[in-house]
Amino acid sequence: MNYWLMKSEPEVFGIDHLAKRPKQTEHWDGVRNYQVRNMIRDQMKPGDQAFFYHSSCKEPGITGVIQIKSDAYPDFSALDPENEHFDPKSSVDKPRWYMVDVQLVRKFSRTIGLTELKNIVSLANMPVLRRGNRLSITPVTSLEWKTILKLVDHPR
DNA sequence: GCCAACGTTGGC
DNA sequence: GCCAACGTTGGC
Repeated sequence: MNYWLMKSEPEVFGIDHLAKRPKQTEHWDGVRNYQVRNMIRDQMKPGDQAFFYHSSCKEPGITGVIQIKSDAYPDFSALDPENEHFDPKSSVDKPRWYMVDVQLVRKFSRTIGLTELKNIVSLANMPVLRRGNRLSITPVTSLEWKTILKLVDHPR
């Protein structure tokens, strides 16, 4: 079982949106980066867990935990000309982009802010903390996972 | 709104 | 296959 960090803009789709979906489950569409697609398609498995990270907002940071609920399947938003993530190079026969279903596990009592994360030495290798990181999904080690969960239980 | 970082595109 | 130009992400 793997751990991940998944970024989303809360104005577009935040953890509170997910909380209101039926079964608190939604498909994670719109990934249009090959590295991220490959991780989704080849490495993500049902039962994996991920941090839900809010980006491009007032308080960027980790807001909760979600769980992967499906294997990867073709991202149908790429096939819809009306969709802002439409990709004419994708097709039903040769889907270029993939997605998974995710379900909310828990929303944290507070957001663990980017600044706070940056201050923790043992998290320094997390891609999300590096400037210029462009991947909307990145792997998290089990050590990083534990370290971050402790921050929720023991706020500073 | 600025700008660093990096992915993508397209001419050659 | 190179690489300049351009586009996007995302923190600040």
